[in-house]
Amino acid sequence: MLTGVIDMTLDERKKRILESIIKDYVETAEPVGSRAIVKKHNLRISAATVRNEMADLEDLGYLEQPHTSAGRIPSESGFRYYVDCMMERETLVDDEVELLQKILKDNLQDWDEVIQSIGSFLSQVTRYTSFIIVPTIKFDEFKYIQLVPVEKGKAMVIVVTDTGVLMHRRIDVPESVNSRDVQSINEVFNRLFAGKKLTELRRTDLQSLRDDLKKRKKAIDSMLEAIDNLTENTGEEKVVISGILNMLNEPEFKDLEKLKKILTILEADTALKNLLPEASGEAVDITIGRENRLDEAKEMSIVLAGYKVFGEIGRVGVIGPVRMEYWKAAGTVESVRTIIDEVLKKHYHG
Amino acid sequence: MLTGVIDMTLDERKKRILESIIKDYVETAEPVGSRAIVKKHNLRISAATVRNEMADLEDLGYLEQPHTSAGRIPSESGFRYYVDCMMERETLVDDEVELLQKILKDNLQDWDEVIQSIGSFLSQVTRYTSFIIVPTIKFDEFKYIQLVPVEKGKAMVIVVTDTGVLMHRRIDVPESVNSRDVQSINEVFNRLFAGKKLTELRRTDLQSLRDDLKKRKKAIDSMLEAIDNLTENTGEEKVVISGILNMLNEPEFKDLEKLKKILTILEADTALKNLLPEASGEAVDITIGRENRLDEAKEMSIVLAGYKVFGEIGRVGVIGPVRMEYWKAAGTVESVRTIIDEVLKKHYHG
DNA sequence: ATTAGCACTCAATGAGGTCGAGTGCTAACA
DNA sequence: TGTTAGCACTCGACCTCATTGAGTGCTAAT
Repeated sequence: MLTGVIDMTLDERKKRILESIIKDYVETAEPVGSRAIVKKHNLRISAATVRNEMADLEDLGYLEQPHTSAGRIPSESGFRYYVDCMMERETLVDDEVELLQKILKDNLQDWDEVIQSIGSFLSQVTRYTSFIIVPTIKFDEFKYIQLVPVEKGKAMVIVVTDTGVLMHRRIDVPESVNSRDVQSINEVFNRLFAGKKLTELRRTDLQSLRDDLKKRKKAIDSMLEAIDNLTENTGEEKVVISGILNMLNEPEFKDLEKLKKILTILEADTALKNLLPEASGEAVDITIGRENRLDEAKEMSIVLAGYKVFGEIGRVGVIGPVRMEYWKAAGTVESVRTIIDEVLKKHYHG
Repeated sequence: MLTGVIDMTLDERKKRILESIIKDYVETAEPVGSRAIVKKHNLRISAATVRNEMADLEDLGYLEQPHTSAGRIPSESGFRYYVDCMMERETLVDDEVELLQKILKDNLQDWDEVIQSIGSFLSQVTRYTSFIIVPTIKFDEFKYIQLVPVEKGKAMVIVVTDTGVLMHRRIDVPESVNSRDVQSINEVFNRLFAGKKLTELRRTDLQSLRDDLKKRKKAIDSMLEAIDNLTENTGEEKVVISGILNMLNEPEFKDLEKLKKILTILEADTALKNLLPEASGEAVDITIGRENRLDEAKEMSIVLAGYKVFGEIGRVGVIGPVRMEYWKAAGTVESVRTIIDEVLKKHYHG
């Protein structure tokens, strides 16, 4: 029976025992027995005492027993309690920080590379599967627009925004359009759009533009369509996943059916985006097992943080089994987020 | 005993039996017994006769027995014989062809999208894992070079080649460089490079260029470095893989260790490129089991064909278990290759 | 050459039996 | 009152052994 009063704060000994069980279980993936604990963590009490405490912890819902004659494993509430009330994050060591910073600096010219590198770094350090959601960068202004003829009847529209994003589309142009036409089209477009807000562009009186350049109507139409297309397409967040293989090492996913569920989620960008909680500012957010929205992910845990790019919030984190090294994962994700923010601020915001 | 003479060409009845065994085995993944065959494919002979023939086929090395009291399964030589001497490719039906063509047309503006779509189409139709290797396009000529200032001290170098490839790099420029400088730099670069072969560029007398524009030396150096960088980086073929999940459905990979091996290969671009045979012109190439170079892929089969882009050869195909529907895979890969070639020719070569 | 018949083989399946880690309870102890 | 030793009990893991049945190879008849 309980002591009558339900105490949210556990006494030190219970905490110590809960922690021991969590550490052992996370390491071995096996139920933990009373004797094993006393030995390994050399607590100065007997196994019988531990058993009593364990019974209490079970009543509180922090532990559970797979079957009568097995040891205890932490319940999801157990992990939750640990994460909320006891855990200390294990941030990256200096070497790792340096390594990451170096990786980033080496790839700074190419934004895609940066993301990839961070992802694979994160998954390597944590040994879980990492994900990075790159937010839609809602650029405000066109910086630069250019039509480049590529071959007969084909051209490429290049748009650069003030946030340094480059987009392109191939379009068809009438073969009659010559290089002088192209040049004047470019001039017109740049004069018209450069520095304009996206929202303004949408209201731009396209009609007048068409009238203005009736002769090259066809080419201009294509170009406008392409630009429209480009600006629409930025609606999609990009998802980068790394270290899926790490999943296979977790004993909880030796069951092919479970594995398939997980991989299915990871393969479908939309499902994953749906699963991940919103990044709420700075904090590292931890979602444990059944706390997850998707049924298919009820046996997974997610550790995630938000980072800022050009005013938008992106998400970065890891996903793994409920039996996760939360201390390491949370610390690493936090460090990585900080470093991303720093690097971005320094190199992309001027 | 054999008939004495070793005949490479099997008689009709043996062929029929071999084929039946292959079809059944591919479908069920279970050893096939003599009775089952007679029934299912209603051959007009008795099980005992089939048994005799099967014994012969085993002596020839085309069948093997997991253990005495099991049925037979095709050996790798068996599959090889079937593929070489008997198989008829099952090409895409019209609906599928149309679907693919539609998918391609919808995504034509973006080369990356095209590749992705083809990959996922291929893996969906075959139910195996598909791969596409996009070759290095060794562009010959610079079409267009542009330096676009993005924010203070930062700019973007954009290069378009005559093959319609767009590349970019972010670079640092001294803050003193103003928009007039940028314009004149652009003019110089375009005058100098446009239409130049890559090889020529490397020999271009950069010294004179520098002298010419001493004042903007810093910016120009950065730009040259970026361009150099870009042209070097094209050394990497791109690898796109799709439908990895299909692997999980194959009973031969229910063993986690095997699965891990395969996924490891698929995750490492270099390993995969190494594994895949060179695409030899037009033909569909089939590699069965131990014919593969990598030890880790001795239980896999690969069906692959080459396609041409701008004179370079790319590779497209599927990878799956030795127990593969070669007829379907080969036919599909062939169809897809043809369609890629057509679409590329029509839309990218002018 | 083909086939029916039959003895033989061997993986798969399931039923007992043993083992041991781990528990819960009770009674003794500080 | 909290802690501990002792002990009976539980139950999954593992081993063994017998049964089953699909499938074979061989032999003798057609």
